[in-house]
Amino acid sequence: MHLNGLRAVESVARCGSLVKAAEELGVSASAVSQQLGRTEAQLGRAIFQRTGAGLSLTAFGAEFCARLTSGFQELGRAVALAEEAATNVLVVSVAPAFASRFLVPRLNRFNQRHPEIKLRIDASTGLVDLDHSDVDLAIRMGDGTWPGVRAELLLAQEVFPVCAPALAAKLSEPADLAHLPVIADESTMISWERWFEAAGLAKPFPVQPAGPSFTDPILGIDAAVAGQGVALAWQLLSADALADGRLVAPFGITVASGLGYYVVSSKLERPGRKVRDFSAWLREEVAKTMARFGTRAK
Amino acid sequence: MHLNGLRAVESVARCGSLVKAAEELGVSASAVSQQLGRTEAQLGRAIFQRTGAGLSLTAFGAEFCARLTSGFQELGRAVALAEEAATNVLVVSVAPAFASRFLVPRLNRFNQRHPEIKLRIDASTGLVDLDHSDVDLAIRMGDGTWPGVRAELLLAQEVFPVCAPALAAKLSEPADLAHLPVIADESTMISWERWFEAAGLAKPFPVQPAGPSFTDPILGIDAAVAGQGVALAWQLLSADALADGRLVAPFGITVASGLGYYVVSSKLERPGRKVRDFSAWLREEVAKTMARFGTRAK
DNA sequence: AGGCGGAGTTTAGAAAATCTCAAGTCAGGC
DNA sequence: GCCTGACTTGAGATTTTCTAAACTCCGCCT
Repeated sequence: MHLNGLRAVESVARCGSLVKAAEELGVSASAVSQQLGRTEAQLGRAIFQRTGAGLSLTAFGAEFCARLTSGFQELGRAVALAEEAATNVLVVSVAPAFASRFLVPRLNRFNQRHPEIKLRIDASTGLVDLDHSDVDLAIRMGDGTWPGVRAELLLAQEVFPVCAPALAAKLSEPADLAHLPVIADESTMISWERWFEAAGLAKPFPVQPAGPSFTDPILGIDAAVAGQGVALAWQLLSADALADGRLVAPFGITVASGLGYYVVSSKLERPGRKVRDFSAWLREEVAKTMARFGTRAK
Repeated sequence: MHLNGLRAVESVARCGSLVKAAEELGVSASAVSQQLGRTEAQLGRAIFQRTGAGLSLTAFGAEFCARLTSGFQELGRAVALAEEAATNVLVVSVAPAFASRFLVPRLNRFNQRHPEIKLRIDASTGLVDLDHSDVDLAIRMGDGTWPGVRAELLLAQEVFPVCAPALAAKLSEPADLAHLPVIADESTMISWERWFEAAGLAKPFPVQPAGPSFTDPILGIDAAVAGQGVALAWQLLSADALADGRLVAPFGITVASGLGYYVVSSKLERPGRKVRDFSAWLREEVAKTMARFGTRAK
């Protein structure tokens, strides 16, 4: 079916005249006339009556066009939705751990500041292709050397041991870690080795007994909160637990992991206002969190 | 907006794959891919995710396409309606008088015989342009010499005086008409003159007192039924009134008017089955009516 | 490893649809 | 009777859209 022909018919029916419809469609009256003719021929039925002084709908045409109008309105709504979404919906891709432990608890403040921006959090472990998806922004951990994207450092990742307050009583110096379960995080490139080194401990530090290990950073921190051992925590993911006392950070020795949280966006297009607004807010939240966290943890 | 692009998007979303959609649309996969790209660019938002092994809808795309599907379904229904109408609806244009006095009382028999054909009676006094309207068939009175149309004689028009039974008692021979009101029909080319001539009356026959005159043949016959005078009746329009005795036709002298009822259709296209069915039925009804009428009126 | 095949994309050229402009028709109004 | 407004028609130009073929990417199979 001739969609453009149908649109021409609909427009003429609604505008009441070929000339007005041509104006609405932004083409010449001749073009519209030809569209009409073709559509009627294809349909095998007259839609308009030629009355010498203008066009008028046939009885059949009136019913037909009523449906056309309804159909095109629906399409119009779909496109309007898309356009509204393109300007007012911000899709952010983040790792589930970051979403649940940092982003989500702070979202209500973002909504208060930017009520016009509807946020969609796409929490997935995979790395989305920013150029070929509807994701506007991603927050990712890494070394910032991803190819083909714009990556801006949000926070340099530092790590440090954390544990439940009850467990902390048994720790007065780093070497005491040898007597407590140490929780390992298999999923990241950050290992205890570097922290042992920064704390001035012997190179192959004997961790006995070996604690549990997890593939998700959240689980490691949860285990620490539950008193199952000492975990190597990341600042942002453990900030809230440290703030309300569920965790404590003994020793005060932190070590840079060499990695960081990055705000990642497509290189192909300049970031829109909504992306810039979100980035700015996010940086503020990180700064606020780090300020509070600094006084408690260091 | 790119209607064809939207259709491509909708089809891909529904079919789940570019290749299947291309098949549905009857074009190459390449064409569909380009449509998708153009539409997404125009919308400024990704609708599909490129997952290496195929396309999948983004969260936004799913909502968008749901609306598209609904819109296109509405358009599809409109077109389906049109196509059904093109095959099963028969639009007949007739004069109001003929419609009310002959056609409508007999329509139930047509519906019984052809329940699949939906009849639309367009009762208008103007002559419709069969080539440029949705009228399939017209029934018109005249001399059959209309240009550019196919006109088939349905019945040669004959005229004769009619009046209410009470009035008929005062009429034993044509000359008695001089003493009764004679009803004139201004709208037709048929005048009393020819009947007076056929009845063998003097050329300028003195009609005294002059009866009422009307511009619609129905009104003349109605006036005759009401006993207001003698009208010059047409066979088909007065047939039912003669059949049930509301009118009688004194003298039995009829005269050919030189005009006739014609079934008129467009010359441009061969009449479809529905047109032929209706024509055949109409001829039968006319024949039946004339047979009955003949026994009573002549 | 390496080759194969499915799925989607890209490119360039070809084909088709659509547009514009100009001329033509037709009816109603001054 | 001529003019004007509204639509149609026709021819050529333009734009869009399509096809075909090469290309990329990824998973799968040997």
